[in-house]
Amino acid sequence: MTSADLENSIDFIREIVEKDIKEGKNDGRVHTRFPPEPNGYLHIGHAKAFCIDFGIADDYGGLCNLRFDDTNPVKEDVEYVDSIINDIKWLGFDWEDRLYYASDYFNRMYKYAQQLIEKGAAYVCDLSAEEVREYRGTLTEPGRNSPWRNRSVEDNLDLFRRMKAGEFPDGTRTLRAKIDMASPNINMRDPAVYRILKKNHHRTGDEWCIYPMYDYAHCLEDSIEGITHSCCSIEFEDHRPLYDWFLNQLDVFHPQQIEFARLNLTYTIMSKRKLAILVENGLVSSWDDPRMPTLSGLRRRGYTPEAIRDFVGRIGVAKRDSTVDMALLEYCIRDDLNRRAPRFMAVLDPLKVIIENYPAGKQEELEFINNPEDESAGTRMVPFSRELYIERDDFQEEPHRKFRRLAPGKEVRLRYAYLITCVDSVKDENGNVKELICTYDPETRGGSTPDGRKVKGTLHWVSAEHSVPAEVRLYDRLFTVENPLSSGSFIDTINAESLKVLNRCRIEPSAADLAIGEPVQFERKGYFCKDPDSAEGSLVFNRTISLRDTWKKILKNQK
RNA sequence: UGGGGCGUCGUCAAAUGGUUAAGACACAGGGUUUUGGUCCCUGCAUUGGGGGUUCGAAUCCUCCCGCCCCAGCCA
Repeated sequence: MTSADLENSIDFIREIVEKDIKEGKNDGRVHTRFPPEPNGYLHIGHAKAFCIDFGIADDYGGLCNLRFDDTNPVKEDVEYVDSIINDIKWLGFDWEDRLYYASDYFNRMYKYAQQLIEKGAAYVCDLSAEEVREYRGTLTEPGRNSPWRNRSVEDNLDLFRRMKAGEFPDGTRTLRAKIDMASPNINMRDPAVYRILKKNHHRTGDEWCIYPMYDYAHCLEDSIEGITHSCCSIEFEDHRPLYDWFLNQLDVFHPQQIEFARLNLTYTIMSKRKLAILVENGLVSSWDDPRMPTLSGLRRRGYTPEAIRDFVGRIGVAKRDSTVDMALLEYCIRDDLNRRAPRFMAVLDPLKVIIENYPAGKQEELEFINNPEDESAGTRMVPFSRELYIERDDFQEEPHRKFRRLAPGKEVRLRYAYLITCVDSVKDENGNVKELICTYDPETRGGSTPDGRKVKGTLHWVSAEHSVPAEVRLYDRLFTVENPLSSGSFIDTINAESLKVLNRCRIEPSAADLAIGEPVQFERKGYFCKDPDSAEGSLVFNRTISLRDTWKKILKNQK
C-alpha cells in the first residue's frame, strides 16, 4: 500500500475525530492518551493501541498523554513503568511533559466519590465479595438490591471516611454506585467504586488503603486531563454506559470513549498471563527473548521501530475480531531492512574450500558494495585468500536438476571475487565431504566475466584465516500452529525448533565491530543483529528474519 | 436461551445506494539480477444465508445462521 492509498481511506476513529473537528466539538481540540497499567511488559498489541493514540494526535495537531493507570497496587511495579516508557520512546513517540499517573488524582477521585454519596448515587456496602456475587444475578436473571443500599447519606459519608481511615479490614466493605441491579448490562448492577486494599502502592506508599476501581477511575482520569477521544479495546464496549454514567452524575468534562479491536497475530499469543507462563516455565529465556511478541523481544530480535509502525499502519483499525498474518509483520521488517541494512558475508555452516591454483600465502582485498539499495552506503574491502569457507548446503555432490550452486565440475561465482570450479572433494572417514578442491579463473577478479560467459550461481564466502568465529541464533515462529489457543493447551503447540543455535559460524572481519542491535544483512541468509550476550571475543548474532527463500519453495513444491 | 458487538478475497482492509467490489500481505506464473534477495509484469472475491425495497443494494428493511465480549472488591 502506498502512502497515498493510506491517506485516501481513514479508519472509523479518525472519521469520528474529523467530524468532531469539523463540528467544532471540544473547540476543535484533539487530545488522546495511552493508559497502560504498569503490571507487565508491552507487546505488539499494545503498540497497535498506542500508535492509534499517538498517531491520531499527530495527524490532527493534537496531544497525546502517557498515563499510568495505577489503581491496583497488588499488581503494579516501577519496573514496568520504566520498561513501558522505554518501549514507547523506542517506537518514537513523545508525550513531552504530559506523563501522568492515575494515583496523582486519588485525592480528587475521593472527593468526587463523596459527591456521589451526597447525591445518593453511591453507598457503602457491607456484603462480602461472595455475597455480592450472589446478589448480582446472572446473565439471564436480574440481581437483587444489597440490604445496605439505602443507608443515609450521613452514614455513607461516615463509613466511607472510615474506610479511607483504615478502620476496616480488606474486603469487608466497598463503595458501590447505586444504579440498577436489574440492568441487562451486568456492569450497571451497582458496580464497586472503591475497595479496601491495605497494600503499599509503588507511588503513594501507604497513604491510601482504599483504591478506586477501573470504571470509576478511568473516566475521571480522562475527564481531568481533558481527553477528547478515549480509545480503548473492544471488550470495554459494555463499560461505556458506566463510563458515561459516572461523568454525567458528576457533571464534569465528558470525553468520548471509542472502542476498536485488539490485535491478534498468527503463530503467537498476546495474553500477558500466558506469556508469563512461557517465561516462568523457562519455555523462553525471558520477557525479551527474541521469540516473544513483546516490544523488548522484538527489539532484541532486530525489529526496527519503523517496521513496527509500518505494520501497525498496514493492519488498519476496525471493530471486528481479526488475526493478522505473521507474514505481514515479516514483510514489514524485510522491507525496512532491505533498504537500510548494510550487507556482510557470514558462513553459518562452513565447508572449507581450497583454491589449489591460488598461491599459498597470497591475499588480496576485494571491493564490496555495502548496500545495493543505497549507493551512499559506499563500499568496503574484504580479504580473499587460498582457503575459504562456503556454506555447506551450497555444495551438492549429486546436484538437483535446478541446483545452481557448486557441484563437481561446476563453475560458480564467489561474490565480488572470482569464478571457481570444483575439481574434487575430500571426505572424512564417515564419507562426509570435509573439504572441496577448486580452481579459480584469475581473469574473473571481482566476479566479472571478460569473455561474457554466464554463471548461474553466486555464493557468499569468507576467507578461512581472516574470518571471525561467531555464534548465530536462528529463530522461528514460537508456535507450530496459526492459533495456539484453538486447541487444548497452547503449551503443546510450542515449536520445539523455534531456536536453533549455530556455534561454528564464520563472519567476515568487518562485521565483528558492529554495535549491539545494529541491523545487518548477511548476504543470502537474512537480517541479523548482534545480541547483548556478545562479549569480548565471543560474538553472538540473532537472526531477525531470513531472506525470502524461493529455492526452499522450489524444493517444497516438488514434494 | 439477558445484554453488547461483529460478519466483504487464504489474511488484513476499502467501499458511506450508482461505472468491471480499492489496496496490501499471502499464493501462483513470468521478466531483470554478481544475494534463488530487491525490483518489474501478470493472475487471484459478486460481499454469512434467504426474502424484500429500488431503475440500481456490500451498503436500506426483514428473518435466519455464525463468531466475539460481559456474571473481579482486575484493567
